[in-house]
Amino acid sequence: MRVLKYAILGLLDKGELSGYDIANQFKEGEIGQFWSAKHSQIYPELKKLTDEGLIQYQTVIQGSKLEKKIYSITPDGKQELHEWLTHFGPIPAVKDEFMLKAYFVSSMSPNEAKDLFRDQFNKRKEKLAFLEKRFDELQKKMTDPVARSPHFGHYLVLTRAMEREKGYIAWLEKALKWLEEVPES
Amino acid sequence: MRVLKYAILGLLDKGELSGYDIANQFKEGEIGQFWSAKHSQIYPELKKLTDEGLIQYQTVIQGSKLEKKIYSITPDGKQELHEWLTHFGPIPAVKDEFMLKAYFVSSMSPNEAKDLFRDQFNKRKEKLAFLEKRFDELQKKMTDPVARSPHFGHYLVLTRAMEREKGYIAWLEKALKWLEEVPES
DNA sequence: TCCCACATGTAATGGGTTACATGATTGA
DNA sequence: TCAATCATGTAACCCATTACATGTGGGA
Repeated sequence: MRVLKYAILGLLDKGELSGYDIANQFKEGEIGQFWSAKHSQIYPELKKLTDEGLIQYQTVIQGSKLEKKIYSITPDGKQELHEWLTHFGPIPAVKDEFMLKAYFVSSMSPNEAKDLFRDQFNKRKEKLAFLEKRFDELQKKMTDPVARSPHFGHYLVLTRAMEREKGYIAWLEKALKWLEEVPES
Repeated sequence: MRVLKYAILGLLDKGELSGYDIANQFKEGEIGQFWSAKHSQIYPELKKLTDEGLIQYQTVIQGSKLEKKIYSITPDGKQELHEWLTHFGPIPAVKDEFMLKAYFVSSMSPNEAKDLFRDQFNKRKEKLAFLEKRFDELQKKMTDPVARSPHFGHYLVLTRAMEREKGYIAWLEKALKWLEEVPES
């Protein structure tokens, strides 16, 4: 599927970036909750996309020697991005290691299961708190008609990420309640 | 992380299975919503786990010639499974191609975005209906103290899968509402 | 001066999918 | 007899992570 290709095209369609910048977008940036890649995957991909004529770069000197490549998207790149964006794909099978453990709950003792679920609950709560802090900051920057804001994309992924965590947390609470019904506490 | 290893150990801890059976569990079975693997990955892994002494098999003749390997978990296998189950791991970064497209919403026209979101909405609704049918069947087989049922693991993953889809659907509805606020319909 | 962030690349390895390959069994 | 399912394996390839490798810039 070469999704990284489209992730890079999409980022560059928002503005010019270096490979280092792209790596940071995935690491700490807005889209990090739903896609990421290490620099060791990004640099070869940038080279490939350049060879394919979908992006281009200009070398910029930082300070006195350090060379930096600033990439931008080409018309061909925009077209391929657009084709991917408007193509309807199937719902992919998402893997979740914690749910695999949950499925094997009967291979644990009730107390072990409770500990495992409580740990997951705490971690999800923490993550939600982090996302909510981000969301507060974002809301300050946004005015009313959400979909017209230049931050609409960020708004979409942040609201989705928060609700994903909320749903997980609500389910974990229910699961813990079911587990409490069994004694051996 | 070798998660497939533990997925196989966990399945075999529930009962003896052939490689073919394991492939089917992932394809159509109860855990398919949260983990899967193709037979081309399963057979080499079974061999490896056998070499490591974590599982064993007996050959059974099906019909008159067809050989089938029935695998079971060993005490060493049970111990490794238990260590994995009770170990607290970090929340992994889950990738979601649709959310990547959502982040790039400003690279689409409002109408294209609406079409994309409506398609996702329909597909998620369909998937939820499928899961709910499964859930109805499961509930018939279950009696009250949920956590004591031999189907508790199945119950956990099904309820989680349903709520995951419900959460996605609710967010898609909101996103579509935001998109409707922009004209060009 | 020393550390951290900036900046770019390659190599080795692991996990996973698609394709290649073969054969038996069962029921319509 | 024909098709679908049962049953097991290997090979080639792709995607992704970890580790290896190097050097500059800026601020304390």
